[in-house]
Amino acid sequence: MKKKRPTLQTIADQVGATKMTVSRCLRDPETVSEGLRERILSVAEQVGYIPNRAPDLLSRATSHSIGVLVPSLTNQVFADVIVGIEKRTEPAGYHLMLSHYGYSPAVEERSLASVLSYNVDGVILSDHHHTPRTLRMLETAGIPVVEIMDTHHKPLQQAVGYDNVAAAFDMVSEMIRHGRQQIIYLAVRLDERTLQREQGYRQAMEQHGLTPVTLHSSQRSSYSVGAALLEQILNDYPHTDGIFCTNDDVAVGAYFECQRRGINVPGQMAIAGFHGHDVGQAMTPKLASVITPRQAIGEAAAQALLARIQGEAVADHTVDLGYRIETGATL
Amino acid sequence: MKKKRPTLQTIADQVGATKMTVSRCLRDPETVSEGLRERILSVAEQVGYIPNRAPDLLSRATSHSIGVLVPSLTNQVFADVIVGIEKRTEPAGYHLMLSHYGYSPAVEERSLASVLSYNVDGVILSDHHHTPRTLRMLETAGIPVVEIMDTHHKPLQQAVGYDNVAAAFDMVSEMIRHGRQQIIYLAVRLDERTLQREQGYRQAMEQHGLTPVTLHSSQRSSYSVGAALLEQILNDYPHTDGIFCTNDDVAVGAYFECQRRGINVPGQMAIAGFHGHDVGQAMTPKLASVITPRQAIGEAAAQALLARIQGEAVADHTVDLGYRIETGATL
DNA sequence: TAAGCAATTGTTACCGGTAACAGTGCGGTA
DNA sequence: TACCGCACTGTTACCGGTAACAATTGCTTA
Repeated sequence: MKKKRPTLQTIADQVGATKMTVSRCLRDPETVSEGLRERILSVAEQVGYIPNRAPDLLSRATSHSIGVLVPSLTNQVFADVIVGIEKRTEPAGYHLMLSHYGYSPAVEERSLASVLSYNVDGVILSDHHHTPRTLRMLETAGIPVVEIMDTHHKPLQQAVGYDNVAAAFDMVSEMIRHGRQQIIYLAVRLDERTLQREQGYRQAMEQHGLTPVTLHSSQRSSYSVGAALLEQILNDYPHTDGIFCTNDDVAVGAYFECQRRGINVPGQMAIAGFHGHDVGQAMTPKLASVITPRQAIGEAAAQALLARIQGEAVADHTVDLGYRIETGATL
Repeated sequence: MKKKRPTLQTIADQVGATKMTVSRCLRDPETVSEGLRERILSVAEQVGYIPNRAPDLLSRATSHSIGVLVPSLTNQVFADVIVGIEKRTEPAGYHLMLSHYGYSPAVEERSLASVLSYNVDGVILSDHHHTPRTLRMLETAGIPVVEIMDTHHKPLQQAVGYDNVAAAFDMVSEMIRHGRQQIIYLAVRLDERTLQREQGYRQAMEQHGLTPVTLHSSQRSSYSVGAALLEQILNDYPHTDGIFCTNDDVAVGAYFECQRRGINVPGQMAIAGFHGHDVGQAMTPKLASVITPRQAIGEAAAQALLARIQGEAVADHTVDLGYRIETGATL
């Protein structure tokens, strides 16, 4: 009924050779006599032969693919990281198996199992908190692992990122230097990075004898959450003169709300975000933000992973790519 | 040296059974006697057995994975589509093999070959223009294909999306209804959808006896491109009273530039975007935009693909999920 | 002229699950 | 007692490419 997808044997039958010869011809044409080579290549073209990685995957347990687990694909931060990863893997002939786990370690575990079942040659992880089973799977899989985004923990094998605690500390210190006293931290979704930034925020505040206050929203980050949190601040903490937001979405949302209410930024209210996304950097006033090297992180992580897949010894266990404080015009 | 990842045989050896029995036990524990079952499951747990899809992939040429080709991962439109796709595939136990091709048919061809080499069970494509080799590969692969985003072309097998021409026509008509006469279309990167929207724009303009003008930027879409194009308009077409942007990034960027220059929106300049992204909908004034059902498209596409993978006959060849005109406060 | 060698092609086995089929052992029934 | 059937477990073969080795051919060289 439905005709099968052509294999090497299909081609071999048509040219009167064995699949071994065809295999050789497609991989290294020089090793096959000219006449045969031409016939093989033309038949291959004609039947529309598509390479098949399955046997490779089975016999050598190598897939030429790497697994990438990110908490969210709609989060622009990770979209940028992925672009960076691909920039390195694509030229090397490696394919990405992407999975996202919605910030949940349990889902991460499932995603990892799924990715490993395809015999990926290496894995890039985006969080540092893993379930015991996740750790066990990584161990038995025996493949290189690189963790990204955070350099504050001891990595499983290797980490590439920046220091969230230090970045938050620096940004809040900068706000204080600009004369702000009542700075509130706006947190959404309690993932690791949000908590680390809070830690940096607290350190900076306490160092200057100021009282840290954190406002949470359990919702996922969005402009409207930023607006809602700002409203809450105006009601509950009317003396606030600055907000440090866990990301730019919240910061921009809060800024929009200030605009609507005629609150002068930065005159009455300083606003700082995190990651330096396009919106914040394109609007006027330009948003103060911590500029993180997302794409560079992806590139460095992929490069390190590929090196280890290819058996190179790797010296540095943690690569810190730093960050930059953009003071913009909202401090 | 490096110990191998455990297989069914590893477990079988330890409990004194054959791998066949272990295989059965893991898939359907009821079919194995209680004592053996307990031992197998405990050993499997202890050695950290990870399922291996490679043999399946080889012997049944099925991978329980589907290929998804999108032009860009950083484009929020496709991020949303992917979320929709996964909403359906994840519960069905299918894994996504994502690839992006940067709006280039040649890269799409390479990406497709790569994805097909992993024996994906179906493919979701995001564009309608394919290279001849791409078409051939799809044919010889013999797997279900669903094309998304556009319903204006005849699909290879099946399409899910909305009508870009009609959407653009409706939005521009709405702008004209609001009294705009000198409306310019702002296009970036000449992909299919940009061109289709231009077509709808032209139709609306011509129907009202107005002269269509398109401004291109070859750069990839961004806020700053929107700002730059607005500047160009002010210089070259000073009587312009409205702009229809091929997406919200450009529209918001243009809005920011208006703000900077003290141009009243919509008083002096009406602005409309496309896709209804968060920024535009969160800011004040709310951006006029065509709200497209991205996530629903992903879901419907995945559902249709899975149905066909599972051998169901599919009646409708094109599913149009429509769009909504949000007039916002910038017309 | 026979050994020797390079160039080319063929043969076999393997990777790890599982379908299909083949035992094996036990209890129940005629 | 003999036969049947059920519950459980084992055996074999297969998927498609390729490493490792074997075989064949034709030509050169001592």
